[in-house]
Formats: sequence, structure tokens, C-alpha cells
Amino acid sequence: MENNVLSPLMQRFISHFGEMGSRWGINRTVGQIYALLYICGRALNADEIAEYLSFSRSNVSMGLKELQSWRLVKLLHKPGDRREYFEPPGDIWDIFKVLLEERRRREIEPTLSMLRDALLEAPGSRDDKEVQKRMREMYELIELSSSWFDDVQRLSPETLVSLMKMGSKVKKLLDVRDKFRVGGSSSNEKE
Amino acid sequence: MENNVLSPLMQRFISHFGEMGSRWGINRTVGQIYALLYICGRALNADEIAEYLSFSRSNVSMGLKELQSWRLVKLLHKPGDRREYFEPPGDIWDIFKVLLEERRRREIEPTLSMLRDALLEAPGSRDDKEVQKRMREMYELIELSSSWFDDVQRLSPETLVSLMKMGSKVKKLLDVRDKFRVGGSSSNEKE
DNA sequence: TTTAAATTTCAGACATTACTGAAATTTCGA
DNA sequence: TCGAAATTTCAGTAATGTCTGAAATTTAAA
Repeated sequence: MENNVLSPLMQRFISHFGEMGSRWGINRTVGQIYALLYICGRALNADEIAEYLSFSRSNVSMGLKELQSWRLVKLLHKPGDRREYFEPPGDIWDIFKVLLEERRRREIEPTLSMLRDALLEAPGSRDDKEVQKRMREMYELIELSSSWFDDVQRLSPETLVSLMKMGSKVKKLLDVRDKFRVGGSSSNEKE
Repeated sequence: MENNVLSPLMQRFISHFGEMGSRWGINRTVGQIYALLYICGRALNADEIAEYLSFSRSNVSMGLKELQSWRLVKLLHKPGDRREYFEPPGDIWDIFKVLLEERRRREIEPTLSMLRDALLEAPGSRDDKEVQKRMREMYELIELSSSWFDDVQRLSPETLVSLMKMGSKVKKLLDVRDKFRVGGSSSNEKE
């Protein structure tokens, strides 16, 4: 960075990520640290981060730990330098995938397992039968979209881009397929 | 609900949604209110909600307002009753779609527009050129997935289920298509 | 209108989360 | 092994967010 100072453009980017942090389930500090690492294009050590963002050194330490738990930063070392340097994954698609994956793990997985447990129990009353019915509906939807994410995540970025650019036109593809494969076994049917 | 009391099964469901609330960007109250409405299968008024959950009446009022801003509850009236009743959309797919749509609006849209603005500006330095390159990369990915969500959201639940059950097998479909349409214009190519 | 029920607002109490500086611990070259 | 640099931990404080009860406002039946 020129003169060791952030340009106004960088500042805006960083502040924005700080402000959005709370909506994304991370705190301001973490958001800003990540934005800084993403935008500045080289690995930084904790002191540099603290300096650029005017955070205490310990705050940076905690923020970096959090980012590591999200697998959003890579740790690296420079020869002849004891300090740890941090940088985000180079490919934005990696970032995207990691983000979705981690969110699934933190936001969805616990609910799935709560529902699984609740559905295993024998209903205690007529009401509970209804309750379980609703829980099952929810469970099936979440389970379906969750494992779909798993699958899609394994596609290459190129394939994903193709798929996304098709948008709702995928429907046609499905229709065509169904036309040709009448009565055949299908990944599209239950069990 | 039997005896006007929540069964242990319901309690667990409701508590879970309360605890998860913070991870989902809503507060405990809102999470519990929604869980109660979802699970109990009939429209409730604010007093009933306050009673079941032991929240103050005003807290319920705020929570319901928040849920309305998320479009997660429908407001309805019973004949001969002045009070307002609330219930969630009947179809879980509606809930799912609304949730994704609202999250996009709150969590993604502001960032897209920040990036759009930042990219319109003339770079102030050599560094800023690099910065804008990274911003553009991010912008394009978000824009792509965002408009893809738009498209997919318009598909019927049935089509969506088909699509999801295919999982990563969509790739084959794309490959087959490419094989048959060599050189043809494609929604899959840039511009 | 009037009036009472229903709902909303809001200031302040309470609870949770974020941040700092100092001290403790870890790391690694000498 | 020692010691200085780097990092982490943590208690205390600052800042945010949540919840309540009382008061204000809105609503609709009479």
C-alpha cells in the first residue's frame, strides 16, 4: 500500500464489511480484518493489521482466530521472519464455497439434528402427532437442500457458472430429459 | 393445544429456535414466536403468544412487527374478534423462498450496491486499479449468484425438488446439451 | 362521537457482546 | 537452555442489543 496508508476506496470497502458484519453473524472487527486482507492483495501480519485498522493487538488476535475457525484465511510464514502472515484464499470461488459450507454447518446442521432427535421420539399425544408432521416437513426440506448444496459444491467453478447462467432455463433441460426417459429409473424419483 | 399448555416436544422446538436466533440474525424472542406459530398449526393472537412464551405483551408486539418485515407471518382476522391473528405461510416452500429472498435483500444487496458505486469511480492510483480488479471479481460472483437465485426462485416447488434431487448429476445434463448444440447460441456463454 | 379494547411506542433496566491493556504463555533463534 | 519477540488469555470496561411496564395511540363497536 502506498505510504503505508489505506486509500479512500479501500477505506470504504473495509468500513462496509465492518458494518455488514453483524448481519452476517460476525463482528465488526472480523469483518474489517477480512475486508482488509481481501482487498490489499498480499499477506499481512497481525501488527500490520492492527496498525491499518487501529485495533488493539489482542483484538486482531481474536479476530484472526475467528477467521481461521471459518477457514477464511490461510496462515503462512515468510523466510527469516518469525511472525505469522495471513491471507485469504486466492480464488473467490473458494471463499464462496467455504462460506456456504461453514454457514450450513453453523446455521443448519444443529437444527437438522434437533429435528432428527425430536422425530425419533414417540408422540406423547394427538397434538404431538401433528407437531411431528410439521417437523418432518421441515426436516425433509432442509435435508434435501442441504445435501443438494453438498453435491453442487463439488462441481467445478466453470460448471457452476454455466448452471447459474442458465437460471430458470434448467427447467427445459429437465423437461427434455423426462421426455426421453419415460418410465426409466430416475434420480428424480423418491428412493 | 391441550390444556392450553405446550408439550415438551413443542417446548424443545421453540427453545431451539430461540437459541439459534442469534446465528440467524434475529433475536431470541422473534425466533421463539416464529417457532410457536409454525409448530402449533393455527393462527394465534398476540396475547396468546405472550401467554405461551411468558413474554411481555410489548415484546411480542415488536417481535411480530419484525416477523412482518420479514414477510414470515400472515395477518388475519376472525369474525367477531377485534384482535389480530398471525400465522406463518402454509407451505414450507413459501417460507423457504421468502427467507432466501429477504436474506438476499438484507445481506447481499447492500454490498452489491456499495461495489457498484466503488467500481464507477476512477481509480485514484496504481493500487486502486488492483483494488478495483478484486472488487469487480467479487461483484461479478455475487451478481451472478444473486440473479440466479431470482431465477430459481420462480420455479415451482416440484421442479426445484427435481433439480435438487439430481444434485451434481446436472453436470451430465449440461454436457449432453453442449454435445448437441455445438456452436449454437447459448445462455451459457458470456454476453 | 364516545369509549374501552387492542396495539404500539419508548425510556430505562437488564443482559450480552465487543474491545482493551496488562500479564501469561508460546515460539524460536542464539 | 536462555531470552527476546510474538502471540494469546483474561479481567475489567465500553458499547450494543434486548426486554419490560407505563403511557400514548389506534381501532372499531356501540
